[in-house]
Amino acid sequence: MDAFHKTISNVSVDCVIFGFDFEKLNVVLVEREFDDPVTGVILLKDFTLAGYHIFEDEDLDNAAYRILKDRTGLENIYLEQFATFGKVQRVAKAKDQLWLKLIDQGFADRVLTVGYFALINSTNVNLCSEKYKIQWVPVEEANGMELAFDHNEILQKALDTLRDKVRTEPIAFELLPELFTLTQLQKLYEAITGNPIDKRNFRKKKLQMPFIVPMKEKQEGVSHRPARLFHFNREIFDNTRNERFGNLF
Amino acid sequence: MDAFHKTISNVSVDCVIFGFDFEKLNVVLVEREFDDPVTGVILLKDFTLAGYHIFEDEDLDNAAYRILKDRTGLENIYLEQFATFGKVQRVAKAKDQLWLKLIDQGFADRVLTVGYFALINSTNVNLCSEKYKIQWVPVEEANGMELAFDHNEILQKALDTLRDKVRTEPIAFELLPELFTLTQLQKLYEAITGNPIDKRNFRKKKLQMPFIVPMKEKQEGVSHRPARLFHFNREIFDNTRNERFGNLF
DNA sequence: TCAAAAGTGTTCGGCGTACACCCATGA
DNA sequence: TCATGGGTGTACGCCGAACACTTTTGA
Repeated sequence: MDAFHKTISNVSVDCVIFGFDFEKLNVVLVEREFDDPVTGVILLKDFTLAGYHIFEDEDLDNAAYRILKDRTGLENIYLEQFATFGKVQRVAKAKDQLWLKLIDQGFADRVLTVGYFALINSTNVNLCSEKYKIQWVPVEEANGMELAFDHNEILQKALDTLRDKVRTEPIAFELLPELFTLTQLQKLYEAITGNPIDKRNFRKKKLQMPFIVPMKEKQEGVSHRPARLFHFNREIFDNTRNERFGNLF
Repeated sequence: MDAFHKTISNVSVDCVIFGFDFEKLNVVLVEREFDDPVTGVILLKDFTLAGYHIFEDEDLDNAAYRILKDRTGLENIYLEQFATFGKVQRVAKAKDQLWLKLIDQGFADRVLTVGYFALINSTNVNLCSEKYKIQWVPVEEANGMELAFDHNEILQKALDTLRDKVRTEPIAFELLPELFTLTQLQKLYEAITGNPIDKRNFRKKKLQMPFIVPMKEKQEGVSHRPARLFHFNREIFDNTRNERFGNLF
């Protein structure tokens, strides 16, 4: 992967990269395919999360940032560790063993992986990579696929963590552009939690929050009444943290 | 440590073992001491969390259970992974390097550790161990000590996680005996959160919770009016989970 | 003028909070 | 009889929940 760094063979990082397209929550999956070099027959084809082994001289968090940048080209995005997966048999399925043998990169038979989730404020990111076939997949759909290794379990845990955390920490804004409408924010909370929210109550509550700042700008290019745009002011949020209790939505 | 298992040199588990003595929250610390074999001078003396390297043929969670049992003799106690610590320099302090050299067990220079916290329902556990000098230390006190490696950071993170989790999950009961008084439960919540709670409101709310079941028994051996004892019924808790919102206290 | 989403207020019930005194027991 | 913690009720304010119609814009 990188000629100047030695990888650690038994520890990896997997990033669950979430994005929101104003409709539903999506996750980045990487295609894993191996064809028979002679016959061209597909020996293996499925999907994995964005992961790789860590380097000997790199902090764990930095490994996650590196992988994220390597796959999406993005830097400075929200990233948080949520769990570590260490069952002895977690890479022991037949197809996973086959894969490890095929790529032949000297990884250990037993690998622990540390899960991180990332929140990206656009699904318009250019996911083309020379090395990887990457795509956005609706989370619901990804849950129905049989992913590589224990990546279904990792995805589920990431989702659970996101759902929990979004109640008390202002991380939802990481999934939206700088300026957003209240309806977009509402749709986002609905997509994450899976529950509908009453529009009037939602707006009433948001408008009372001093860190959700109304802008002069309005939506453009829509074929209906354009909505007012809002901005999340982190400074105000941090300064009023102690006055707040309860949920953020 | 165990002649029949090979350890993994670059991955360990550290357990933050919490206990409650009806007054304050305590944590198990293990003394780390090394004297000069010739002069008897103390070269190093401080404290660590309960940790050890994982075995090659053991699931990560099982490593935590093993360490817990090895140090306290207890099984079937509440244990939960909360974070993984993977900075390159996390074992690089001079005294830690000295220690690693002195014990000479072939551990790697760079070790990742997975943090677990355990909740024990009594501080009367026999902490005597042939191998280790172990003791309960008030959490507040432990925070003021300079622990080994990055164990202060690990302890802090464990505390933060406990404080968070105790609001929504019924884990507080893991720190109390089978039968407990409401005052004990209140003191526990106060010890964990650091905030005082109004007695009447607390009781009113608890008595409404169907899974906090009043028993016939009363406290014995106290020199004042004996309190009624209660019991946490997990089955009722699980069955009514969906009807509940808000905090557990 | 139509379609599509934006935007807006009131009522009600329940929950959290504040607060002070009598009770039961063992010493 | 005294000391110690056990045990109890009310009033008020706020917040969350339910609920339907008008407005603005582009097509």
